[in-house]
Amino acid sequence: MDLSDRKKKILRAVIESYVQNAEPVGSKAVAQWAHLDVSSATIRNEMAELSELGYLEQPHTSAGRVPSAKGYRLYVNELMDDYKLSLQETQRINAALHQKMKALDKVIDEAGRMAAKLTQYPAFALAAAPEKLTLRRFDLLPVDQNSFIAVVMTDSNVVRNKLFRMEHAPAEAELQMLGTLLNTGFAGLTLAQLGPELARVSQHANQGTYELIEMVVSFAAEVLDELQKREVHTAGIANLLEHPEYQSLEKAQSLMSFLADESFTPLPATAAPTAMTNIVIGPENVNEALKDSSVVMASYDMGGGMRGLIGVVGPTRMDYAKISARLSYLAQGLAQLVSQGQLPPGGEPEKPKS
Amino acid sequence: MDLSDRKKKILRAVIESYVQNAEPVGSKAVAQWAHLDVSSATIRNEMAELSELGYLEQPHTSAGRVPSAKGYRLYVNELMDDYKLSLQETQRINAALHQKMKALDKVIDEAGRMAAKLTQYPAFALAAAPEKLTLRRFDLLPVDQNSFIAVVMTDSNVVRNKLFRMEHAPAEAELQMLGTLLNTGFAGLTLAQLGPELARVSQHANQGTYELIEMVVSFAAEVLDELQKREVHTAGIANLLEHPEYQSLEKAQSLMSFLADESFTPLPATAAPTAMTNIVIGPENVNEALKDSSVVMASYDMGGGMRGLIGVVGPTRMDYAKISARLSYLAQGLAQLVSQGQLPPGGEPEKPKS
DNA sequence: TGTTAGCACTCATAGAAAAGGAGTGCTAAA
DNA sequence: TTTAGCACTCCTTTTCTATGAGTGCTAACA
Repeated sequence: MDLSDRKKKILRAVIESYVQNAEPVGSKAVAQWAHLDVSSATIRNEMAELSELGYLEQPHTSAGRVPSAKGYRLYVNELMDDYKLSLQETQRINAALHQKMKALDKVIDEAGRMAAKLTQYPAFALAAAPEKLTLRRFDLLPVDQNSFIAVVMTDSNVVRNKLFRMEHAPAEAELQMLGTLLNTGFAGLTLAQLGPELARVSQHANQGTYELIEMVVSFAAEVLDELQKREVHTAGIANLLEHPEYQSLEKAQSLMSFLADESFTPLPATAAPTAMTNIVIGPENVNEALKDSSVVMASYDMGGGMRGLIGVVGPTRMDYAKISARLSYLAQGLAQLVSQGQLPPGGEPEKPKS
Repeated sequence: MDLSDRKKKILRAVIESYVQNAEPVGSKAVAQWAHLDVSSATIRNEMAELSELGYLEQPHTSAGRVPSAKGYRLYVNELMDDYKLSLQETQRINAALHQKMKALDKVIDEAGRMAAKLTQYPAFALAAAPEKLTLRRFDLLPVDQNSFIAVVMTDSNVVRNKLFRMEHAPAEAELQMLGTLLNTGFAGLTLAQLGPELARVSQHANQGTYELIEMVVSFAAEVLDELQKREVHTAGIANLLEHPEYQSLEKAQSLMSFLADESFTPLPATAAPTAMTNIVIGPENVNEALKDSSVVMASYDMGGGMRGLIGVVGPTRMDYAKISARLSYLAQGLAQLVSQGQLPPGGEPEKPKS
């Protein structure tokens, strides 16, 4: 059964007022907020029904009403207007993208930081690597007599490098040979295939060569491992304290330490978030620590089969329209930046403060 | 004038009890803590004198005494025993070093995280680059038809790379030539010298070549710039809430947002922290936001003229002996790891939880 | 039948008042 | 110089008492 138009208007008014003021809203306040030409008594009756239907809740008798998770869900699904980003907002996001995204290596981390800054909520960012990540290419660069650099690239276009130090580093010619060996033997392999191949190589190659190969390959394995671990980066955890629902230490602390724990996962299976943005409200969260909070996420294509995910965590009383608009715009910008190496139009980069 | 032995013992007892319990300590408590065979009344008299001399403070009449910054300073300088790390502690630190320090690029960031974890306080980490950082070497690696990678190395052994995408990337041979151009023209230059040299090159080279060179050089400039900016990494900010002095939101929030602000600097001039560890107590801090907190820092040599700095921020009531011992051990481990590429002995790496 | 005004009732919150207690400073005796 | 005794201070905790916003219900009204 569907709610009457008036009930929807009232529910919406309750939510929007509550989002703004963080205080339970009474019948009188609703009467003013939504310009329904009825008295507060009428609204009281309607609100009582909305409570019975489970869309509103009372913290205690004789307090105003507060939206329930069910109420928020209806709002998000049906009632919410699209939030139109202002020119200022888009410019701000573009400027941040311009300024920050220098090294591609740091995209994920920076993306989280930017999300936190843009929303004033704690944010997280991670990248979901495709099941079977493989190595694309090795390069060994000479540095000096006792060190060289190995550069490893995966088929998802991630590049990592490491400096190796030793008594006597191989000369340039030898490095080139080693590089060829590595590229012919190990390019195209997944993490699981590296070990066996390494064992095979150990039988042909001489001691010294094998040791070098083993060093570089285990570095490559670490890179693949790290990428597949879907490490979650968090940023702006301190933002939590700015919002009144986390002014009570217990709430704040438990959520904070949950977020600060590197091993947290925002979703049970962050598998394939297909939708542009994804909103999980309060008790809809599977994770215990998030039951009183909501999560808004947006995903973006990183090319090479990788998908990036950014999201924020906040109180259930959250301006879902605004936050998801911002996140999804940011995600779009990231997608463009990462996959095409160029930025969305519009929005001059800010001059860095000198 | 020097304090009597008994006064020192009392001061020490007050500090150590206060560090443990976070509550003002009364004369009776001191009598029990330090096994002086005198009554509480005697101690009361001594404590009154210590208050007059400025080593102790009273939150209010009829509360116990609390150490003042001056008291802590005396304790740190003279009274404090060296804290002996337990085997467990050293093993834990070594294990963390083993596990985490895969890519050298992330040393600074990881160092901060480790410091936070080991001390349970918010930590920061930064690296002080030498005044005149220069580029040592460029390498350009082909990837596919529309992209290549530039690898840049500085004379402080930092290596960074970036993937460049374009319509038609240069072929391998052309890349090699470009690399030679870059290495002969720009290796050995400081950030300031890059611009002029680029201008000179622009006159000889043809359009296409120049554009590529300009792309890579500005990436190199970004790398140098980033390194010289002495970016501060923070970690474990949420740890603050675990300590009772930050249970009042105002304190916690102001310090947290101060720490979360990327631009904060732990010292006015982090110039050359010569001592192994450095302790700055409460009001000794120049920065307003740190007036009620203490900072413990340790520095380590990163090779190539760079110096790393790790530190933690906590309440003035802090176990200075323990914290500085841990930090300095960690700093030593980092120094060895970074400059020689090998780890301190002792301490098996923990198995990662699977 | 839906809407409105009126009114008693509930209950969280704020403030004032009172009780409790830890620790001090002082005095006088050992 | 040390100690016991004691009055005094002042923070903390608890209890009590307004205050007031908001509700639910009833009865009148369109």
